[in-house]
Amino acid sequence: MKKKLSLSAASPRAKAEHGTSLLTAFREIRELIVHGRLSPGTWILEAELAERLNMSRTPVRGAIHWLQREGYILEHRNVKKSRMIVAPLTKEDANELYIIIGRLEGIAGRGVAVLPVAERKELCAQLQELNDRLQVISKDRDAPPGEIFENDRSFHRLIIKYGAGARMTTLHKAIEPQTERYWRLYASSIIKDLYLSVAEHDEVIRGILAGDPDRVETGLQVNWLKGSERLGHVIEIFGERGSW
Amino acid sequence: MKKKLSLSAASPRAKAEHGTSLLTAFREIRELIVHGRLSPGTWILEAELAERLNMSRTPVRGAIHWLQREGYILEHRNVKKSRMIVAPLTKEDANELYIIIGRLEGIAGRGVAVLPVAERKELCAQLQELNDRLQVISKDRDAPPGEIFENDRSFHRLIIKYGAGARMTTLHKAIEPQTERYWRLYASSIIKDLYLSVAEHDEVIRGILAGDPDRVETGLQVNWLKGSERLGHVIEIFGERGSW
DNA sequence: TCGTTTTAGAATGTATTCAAAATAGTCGAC
DNA sequence: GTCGACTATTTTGAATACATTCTAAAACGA
Repeated sequence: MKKKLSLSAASPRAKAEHGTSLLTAFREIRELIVHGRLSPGTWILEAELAERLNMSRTPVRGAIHWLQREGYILEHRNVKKSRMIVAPLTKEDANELYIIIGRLEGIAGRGVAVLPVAERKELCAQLQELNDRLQVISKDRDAPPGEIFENDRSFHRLIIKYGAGARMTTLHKAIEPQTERYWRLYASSIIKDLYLSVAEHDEVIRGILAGDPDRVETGLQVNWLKGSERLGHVIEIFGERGSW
Repeated sequence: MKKKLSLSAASPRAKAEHGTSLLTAFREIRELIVHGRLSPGTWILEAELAERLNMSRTPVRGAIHWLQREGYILEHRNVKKSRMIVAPLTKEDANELYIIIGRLEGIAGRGVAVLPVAERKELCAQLQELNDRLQVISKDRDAPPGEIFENDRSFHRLIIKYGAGARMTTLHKAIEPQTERYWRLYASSIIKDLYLSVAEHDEVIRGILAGDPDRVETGLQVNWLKGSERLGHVIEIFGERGSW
């Protein structure tokens, strides 16, 4: 069915630079998953991906384990062998994911709330600018979904950058990107609720300016919780993807 | 310096069972790190570990990446190559770690607080039993530290088991074990404050029985926060390990 | 025709080999 | 004597080769 010989004959193996294959594989495969090119629930074949990415199984294998640890891939393990599948997208998982991120960012939120006033003002200026942009976009029916997502993401990443320590930053970088899968699948429907998120962001900014850790933490938790609820409605309507 | 030939000559390579090397490597190396056999800050050499564990570099390599993702190993990366070092133990890191776990367990705490009464009672009976045992141990000067740690751990893991979803459970399993490094290093000094933790656990149990999510979440957060503070004092006194 | 057993193929796990890059050490020039 | 460049060794990254196990299909028997 699949011509085995094509590999040695057709692909000269471009050899990117050396030392970049693992990272490349990780990014590429994650991209495939996020964009739905690898459907939720799909079985993952190392050899197939290796051929697709034009590299050997070794870095692909590493990337798969990495993606597994970050939640993009699940392990269906028998006694010794393990089959990997693309993690399904479910309402429960989305809810859990959003709650977790809300709590984590809440911690960073406490961090920024106790920064010196000067830094807080500087940060809030940037946050405000991002949120203003979101406000504008929210009134534009034809706004590109990608820009909205990146904008919202920047808002939250700024808070991490200013308020989180090394460990939190690492953890956040591992978990937060997973929201993109849900976002992309249900993007069009989420947009119309965008103004709600803008208001929640405003509350966070005010909390930071007031230097109130509890208010900031709560504000961020609420933002993600409400987001989870909005997303949940959409998933219920459209049905879950990845239970196939 | 290091005899290269010894590998093929001396080690018959026991070959555990096949398909178990990666997991074995992960566990063994983590054990080495947790028990301080690999000191914080030490450079990690794949070949050395492979020889030590009597396997090839391949599973060792996988295990190292895994441990890196879980925070036991850090990457000291130049442009392209990456040197791995055992993660140092610092006051700041401990604080961050404990706060994070507190927030995560808090979520699970909300979960158990809304379980049906029957399950809550069943759970609380088990929790109470564990905490009673801790209470007894806390009055025993010569109590084995290992038992205390395992007992405390069981308490928290029970809450996760009953109140957390799949994603939370995975995340908790990845993060919580890292507390053991701090615990082991400063165990003797922490024990004398154990009665405080027992009281905090009691508050959690009462919150669960009352079916009050906020109370349970706060209780767990406080337990970890106070633990972080207690640990911080000890670290300050003894000095940080791993800045060598 | 259905069930069981055996065998062939496919996919994962591990070892080994090969390549590239960084670091350390040495030699030479100023 | 010191600084810099070049070389050699060490170590990581990737590819390929090999072993094992799981799956599934086919054949044989009831």
